[in-house]
Amino acid sequence: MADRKTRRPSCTIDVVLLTAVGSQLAVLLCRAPEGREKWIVPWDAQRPQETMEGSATRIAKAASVGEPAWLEQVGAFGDGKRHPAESEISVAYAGLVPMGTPSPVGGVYAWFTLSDVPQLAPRQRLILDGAVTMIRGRMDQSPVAFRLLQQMFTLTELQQMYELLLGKRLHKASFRRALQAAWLVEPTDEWRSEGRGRPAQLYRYAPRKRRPAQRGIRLDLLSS
Amino acid sequence: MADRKTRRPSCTIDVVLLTAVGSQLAVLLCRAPEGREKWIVPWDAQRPQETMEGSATRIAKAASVGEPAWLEQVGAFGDGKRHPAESEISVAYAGLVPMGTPSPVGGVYAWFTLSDVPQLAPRQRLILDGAVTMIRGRMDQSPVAFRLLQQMFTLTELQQMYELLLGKRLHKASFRRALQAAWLVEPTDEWRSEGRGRPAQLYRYAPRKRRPAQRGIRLDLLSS
DNA sequence: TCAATAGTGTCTGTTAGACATTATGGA
DNA sequence: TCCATAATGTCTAACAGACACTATTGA
Repeated sequence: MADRKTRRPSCTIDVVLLTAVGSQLAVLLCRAPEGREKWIVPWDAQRPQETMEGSATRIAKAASVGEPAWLEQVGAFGDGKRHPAESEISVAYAGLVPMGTPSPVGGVYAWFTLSDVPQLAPRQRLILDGAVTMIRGRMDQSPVAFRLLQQMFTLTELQQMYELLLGKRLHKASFRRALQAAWLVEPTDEWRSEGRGRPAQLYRYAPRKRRPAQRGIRLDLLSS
Repeated sequence: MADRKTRRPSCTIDVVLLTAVGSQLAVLLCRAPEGREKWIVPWDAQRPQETMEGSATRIAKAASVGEPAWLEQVGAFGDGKRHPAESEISVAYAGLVPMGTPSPVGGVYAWFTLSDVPQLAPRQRLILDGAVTMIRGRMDQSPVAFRLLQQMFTLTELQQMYELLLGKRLHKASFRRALQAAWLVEPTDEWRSEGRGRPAQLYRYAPRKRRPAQRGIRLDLLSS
């Protein structure tokens, strides 16, 4: 947001950084130095010689949560909805940050769980909702759940992440069977003991090429 | 593309109109009056007081194929890739036109099957690929197949459309069972006789609310 | 009549979900 | 020891895919 004092940009890049906090998704917001709302989704104008994804990466890094583990464009937003930059349109990106990443210091940035998000400019509210919808919808095409976890994780943590994203409980044995069939993870020889109970083996994300065989067409999900 | 003579726009709206021709997808291109490529994806600058989707609808109508039966944003494209308008970015939309819609006359617009698409400006090539990928990926969330068919269709036509979009053969009995379970279509009392063979009953798209029950998580599709 | 296509019934191998059981640590 | 959690084996109902069959038209 370094260009806020320069002329009004025609297009901004807005970055919705998401992580998991407890059993909820959380978004990184930035304290607004001016304007009607107190918090904003981080944004900036695109710089010369910079790709849009490059801008998004830079904005994410400036939020001092490091480079996001995953980044993808959500789309273009505008249509007269108000934005902190008063730009005509905004190109929104969604980024994932592994849970447990140290919170940014200084109080300029802060994580808000989705149920606690303060009022935002209308366009940024749409952008946030669009980013969350996209993340939830991309789960079965991209390793979204894995990008929200640390590099090593227990299968219970992975299942809880899927439950968080899907918004429903999953069956443990079925989940693990599906995981085995999909060749997505490999066990490490480390274990983690969490309070009482048997320690859990740690796994890492290691997708393998598979036969493209799969059963069925799923028309179920279609009626929306 | 009425604004081509005005100042270079910072942002264009590009519209990828798709239909089915035989057993292939086809895209509507416009003859280019100038520039390196002979054909372009229809585009124009956004007009004042117009939403982006409004612009896309207008551009589609100008291509004289009527209002598309379905329209959705693909995303923003730019990143220095060349575009007929030399604009910084383009917001791309994908639209579906029912197959059998009379071809636009005059020779300015023409349908090209995906395997016969001529050379396009690099950004427009990316836009086209992105639109096709999005359509194929949205099949199970939007009634994409139905928007490519006339309002009334036979189940064989519907199955062929799914096969076209999925790029693989489907099993007839299973397809119909899945269709019945999904409550997506309802029979009309009309029949259509096509050459020899028993006439087929015509159906229409009529989604019904269903129980949210469905089996399984499909991690299969995940390994990319 | 034959050929061609529409539409349906039945069987079978696979698998999601349920349940039970074992394994292994902490209190 | 008891309890809590991890991990796995077994059973069953549901379903995808295969096959066969009937139905109905045109040639």
